[in-house]
Amino acid sequence: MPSVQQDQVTPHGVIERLPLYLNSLIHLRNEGCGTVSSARLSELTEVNPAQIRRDLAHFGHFGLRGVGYDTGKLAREIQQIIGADREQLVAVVGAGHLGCAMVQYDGLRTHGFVVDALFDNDSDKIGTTIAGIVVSDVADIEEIVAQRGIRFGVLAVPADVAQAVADRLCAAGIRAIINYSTAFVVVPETVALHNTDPARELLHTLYYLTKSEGMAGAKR
Amino acid sequence: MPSVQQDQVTPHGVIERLPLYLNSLIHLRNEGCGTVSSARLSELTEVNPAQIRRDLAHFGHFGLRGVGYDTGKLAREIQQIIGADREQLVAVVGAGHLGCAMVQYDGLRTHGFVVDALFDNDSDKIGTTIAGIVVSDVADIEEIVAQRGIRFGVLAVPADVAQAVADRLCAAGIRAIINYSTAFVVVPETVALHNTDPARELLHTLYYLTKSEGMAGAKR
DNA sequence: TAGATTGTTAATCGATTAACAATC
DNA sequence: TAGATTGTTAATCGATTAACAATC
Repeated sequence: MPSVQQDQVTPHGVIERLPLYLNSLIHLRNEGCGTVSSARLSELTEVNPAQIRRDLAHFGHFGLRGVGYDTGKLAREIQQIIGADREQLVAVVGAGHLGCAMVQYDGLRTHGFVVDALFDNDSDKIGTTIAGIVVSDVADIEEIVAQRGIRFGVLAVPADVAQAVADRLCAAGIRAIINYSTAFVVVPETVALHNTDPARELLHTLYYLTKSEGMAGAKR
Repeated sequence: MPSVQQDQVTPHGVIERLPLYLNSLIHLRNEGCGTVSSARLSELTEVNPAQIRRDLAHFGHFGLRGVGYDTGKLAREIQQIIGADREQLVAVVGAGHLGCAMVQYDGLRTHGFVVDALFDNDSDKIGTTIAGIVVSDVADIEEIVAQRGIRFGVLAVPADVAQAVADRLCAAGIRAIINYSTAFVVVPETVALHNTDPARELLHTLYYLTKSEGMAGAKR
């Protein structure tokens, strides 16, 4: 069947910028700012105004010529495009500092992510409550994740157990995994894996720092 | 002197991929793998092999035709390009769960980042030791950061104090700030600011999840 | 209406890829 | 030497931007 899979493939870069716009729009809306122009949004996001308009045009006509965009309305539109217009259940594995930080993080709640389960293998932690969530045994991952229909998993465990935990999450039918460990994790193609290494961001920034300092010493 | 400032501006995308290569190279080296081809590196990083070779060509000739790249040697080369070939001091502000997670995170140490100072405003925490680091008073940020020549700052504080802390770090002469709070922080142009919102990564992944599920149900 | 800002086109720019000669 | 893989070219592809007509 040669039917169109999706009216044009939406460029990857556009998808990466949508959450950026959304953040600014929510920020503006909360500040009581009802409308915003692409020029103003450009200042906040450091994305070219023409590109913002072009990105949004991929999905429809959300602005009003001569006026701009309604912050609340556009925020909701973007949320709908992303799928962030309803609650998304998240399971965090690892009740160490990172895991606890994720559970308490207010930025997740803002975007509809609800940490619904927290797992650990430490019997001292299992059964205790952290930020309103009871810590469950990692042995129960399959059961709990499948039962509650949790779709997002966050790996906040030591590198040496990351793969084993990932396997369990996948077996339980999880759809996406955010890996905060330094381990190389392999998952089936049906599961989206996102590795987020804090060091990578520091290294990235370091390059520009090194370059600018190297040039400061040079003649030009 | 009409010397080359830097032979062409190195594309941003190249810089983003260097840490990715570096991670894989260190991984391979630690596994006892002495050489690697661009084809193999492509499997690990999901970057096209031709692009890997092209990216590296921006900085020199690191491979051996018919053989591949020496993992250890190339890792060191990339570290030198980035500036990660020597220790980089980091100050973490906020000794909550996230701050503690950063201090303990082994991925930073791997890349030469050394958390050298940890600040908090809680008098109960000030003076205590976390993972070998004494918690200092946020009031002493300027003094300590300037004195030790710390160049990287990590904001692991609540959103409402993020800007105030950032101002202090900038006043102390910090060169780069990684912002983990949900606050919109403004810094002078001389300081590199990197916002890392965990929600953004989740939202990004959510889009593809939503799309694939929407298509599974739809006729086309 | 006059001013402002979107949606969209057309031009530019840069990144990606395939292919292959160079060479280990 | 034969096989393998780099470094690099040339072609493609896609993203970015400037500009402007449409229109609120």
